[in-house]
Amino acid sequence: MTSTGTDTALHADAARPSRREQILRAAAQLFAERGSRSVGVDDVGAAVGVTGPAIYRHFASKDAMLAEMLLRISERLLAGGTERVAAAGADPLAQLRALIAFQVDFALDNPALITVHDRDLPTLSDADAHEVRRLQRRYVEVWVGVLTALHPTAGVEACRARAHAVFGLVNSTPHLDSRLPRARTAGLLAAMAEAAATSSSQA
Amino acid sequence: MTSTGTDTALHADAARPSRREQILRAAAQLFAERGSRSVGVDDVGAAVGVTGPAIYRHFASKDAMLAEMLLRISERLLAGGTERVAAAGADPLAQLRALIAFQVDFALDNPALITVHDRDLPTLSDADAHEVRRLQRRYVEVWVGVLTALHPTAGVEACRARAHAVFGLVNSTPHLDSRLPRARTAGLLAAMAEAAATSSSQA
DNA sequence: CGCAGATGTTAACGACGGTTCACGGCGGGG
DNA sequence: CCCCGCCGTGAACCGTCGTTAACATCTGCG
Repeated sequence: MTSTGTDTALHADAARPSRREQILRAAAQLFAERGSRSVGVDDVGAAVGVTGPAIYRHFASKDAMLAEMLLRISERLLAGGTERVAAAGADPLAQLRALIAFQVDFALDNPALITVHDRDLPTLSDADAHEVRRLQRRYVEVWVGVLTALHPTAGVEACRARAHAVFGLVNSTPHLDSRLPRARTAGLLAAMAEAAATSSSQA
Repeated sequence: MTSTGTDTALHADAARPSRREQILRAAAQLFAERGSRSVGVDDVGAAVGVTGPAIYRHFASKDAMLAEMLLRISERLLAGGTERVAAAGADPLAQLRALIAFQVDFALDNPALITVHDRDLPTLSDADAHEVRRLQRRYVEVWVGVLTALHPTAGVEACRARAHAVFGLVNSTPHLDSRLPRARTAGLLAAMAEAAATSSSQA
């Protein structure tokens, strides 16, 4: 919520909130709708009112744009998740609820980022893809830690699968026609996620 | 399970199981790994041991390949779902379990198809995309019908959201490192999906 | 035997799109 | 005032890739 919350990245220009951020936002929207490979540089430019090549005043390449986008998402998730768990005290169920609330909020606020996050990862360079996966893995492990506490008899692998399944559930937000009020959707997703995460280990 | 189960489609050549199917299978795998736009015709050809242009002896275009792939998936899901519900009798909970078992089996057997199914829909032609969405919608409505019976007080919109969330949960299979035995994963996903689908309506 | 059709191959075409280049306006500090 | 870094433009370059064309090969059948 603080003004420093926005500049997650390794880029020192906190004093350029405007054009660069504008481009990233517009690109995220377009990438989510049609896939990064189907969106031209000209399209992104047009979405912010400039021509295609103008993009290169702000980003080294189209790939660099995507890379920064995905890295930011992964960093925000990891940081937010870690923070929420720490703030939730020692009760595993409270920690789980905090994680779920966080992920639900993020997914409802940024459906486009959710979509791009797991659709366009393969198009990244090997180095960038590796870094994004590293961050994702660490975020997953935060969940696995909490889930392991809740399911002491279950193996780590089962908890990891559970975590991915809950992600899939919550990250279904891009598929929802948002005709019902946000609060209702949030409540529904949170309830379903908690039920899924705490369901008994055997069918 | 029967031999007729494979030819879901409107194509009369049931007598050509080999090369054409081979290409579709290989393409699905490649598309899932790297996205259809990032996969060249030459790549698909190489995957089945021929050169790129040879593809055009079997498909009118690369887009037609993708279209047929997505249409088949949607048709299989709709047909299978409808059939399972009909076979499950009148009990809504039994119907739900049948649907979940079906979706879990499909998602575990065809993770690549699951990935392509919701990632490459935007790259289809408008006409094909429309048809695929129409089939998807009908499949969703099968679920919505069952869920509405289970949650009589909840609105249709809420049930639709619930359906999408369950899809997201079950369709997380592409993200699972399959280190644990398939039966365990299937049981886990089914249990989570049922818990999520039947969770109380309010948080 | 030799035509026909199905299946492949290599070479070439043509379009699309990311990137670069050369240039122009705009604003602030010496 | 004038110079310079920032930001933008239009034109051109060039690699990639879907697609087509022209030319073999093999099989089966009359």
